[in-house]
Amino acid sequence: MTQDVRKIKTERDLQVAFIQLLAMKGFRQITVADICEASLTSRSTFYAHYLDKYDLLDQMVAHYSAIFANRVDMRFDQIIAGDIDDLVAGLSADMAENRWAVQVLFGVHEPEADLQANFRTMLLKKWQNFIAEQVLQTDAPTDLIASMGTSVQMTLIEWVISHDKATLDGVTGVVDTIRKAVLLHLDTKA
Amino acid sequence: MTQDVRKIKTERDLQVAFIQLLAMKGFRQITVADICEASLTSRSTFYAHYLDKYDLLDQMVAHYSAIFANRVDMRFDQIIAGDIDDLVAGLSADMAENRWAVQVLFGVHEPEADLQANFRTMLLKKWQNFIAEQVLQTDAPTDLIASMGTSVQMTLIEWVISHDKATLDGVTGVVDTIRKAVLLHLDTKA
DNA sequence: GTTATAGTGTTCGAAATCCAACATTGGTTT
DNA sequence: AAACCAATGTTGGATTTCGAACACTATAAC
Repeated sequence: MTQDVRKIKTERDLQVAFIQLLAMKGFRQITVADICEASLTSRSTFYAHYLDKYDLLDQMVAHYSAIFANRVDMRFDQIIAGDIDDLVAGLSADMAENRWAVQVLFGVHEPEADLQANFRTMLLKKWQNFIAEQVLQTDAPTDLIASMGTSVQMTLIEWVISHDKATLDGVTGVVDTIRKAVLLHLDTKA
Repeated sequence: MTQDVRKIKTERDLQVAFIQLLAMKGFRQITVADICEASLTSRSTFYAHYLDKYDLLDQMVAHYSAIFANRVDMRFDQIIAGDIDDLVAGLSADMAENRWAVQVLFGVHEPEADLQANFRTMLLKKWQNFIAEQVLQTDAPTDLIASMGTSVQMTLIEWVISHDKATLDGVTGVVDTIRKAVLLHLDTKA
């Protein structure tokens, strides 16, 4: 069941090289040969693991999307409840390992593989469900509020992955203020 | 002639893992299994490349000693001539790739493998040859002067490999002053 | 239009690596 | 002393990777 370490190593090497190249040039400009050369892997081995460079991108985007999906519920509850300190600390910890890759992949926008869009879609669904569960007094457009909440969370995520853990002070206050403003028109009857 | 990339990769992986472990604990405490685990390599493969961990250490020390040997003549001439700026810049460039490994290996002192001692021995021989070629007026103990020159150079090297390139300003003046003092008693007739 | 050129994707025998076993050594515990 | 454990070094068959072809496509160059 557990696979051969050689497979783990080659996939790791190919993915690391791929991210390195993506940090230097656009996805379209990168060739399979580039990836193999940078990772000291033969092309025949590349094709034993992936259909093509699109498949490699797909799998990586799917991988990080899945990791994010596992955390979305927790993070969402935190921002609703106002645990901004915990939220920022948790996000930072989650991203610690994957920071570099996620940051680079956020710059890639292919029709069938867009990590940033995936994150945004997941958050938007959460907001829509959350609002649908409330019993509202307001006549404000709820889709607008959902979009606003999503944007705030995405901006926070992008901030965290592109800034050092040391420079996160002061973030909490800003986020909390905006969070309250977003939730302001969601007064419930209950 | 050119060897299979797989060999290059495994030796690189084993050596990187070895340096990582050496940065954490002593050479004696490190087992072959440790190195293999850290590098995702099987033990049988380790033994296909090295006789044992001592052999691995020997080969690495020999490797960096050889690199250093190729540069000793140039660096020696520079310090005699007083090209301290070029010397520091050149040393820094030489070490750029190997800084981490050399720095860690400088802390390992095994009877048959001691990189720091190798560097020192090479420099000392250079000084002794240099002094022997001079026609001296002085009655100062020349071996002492050779040892002093060697120590100054070793200290400079250790400074360069353990400090960032950005923090090298101010080094030149200090080294040049001491260099003149060391050479002071080597007045020649010619 | 044809001629290069660069990238894609495939194939197959050779080479390297893996894995799981094994015997052996040296030190510790009981 | 005996039993144990951790590490060493070795072996052989299974698996993976490599390297060097090959055919194919698309695009640019002449």
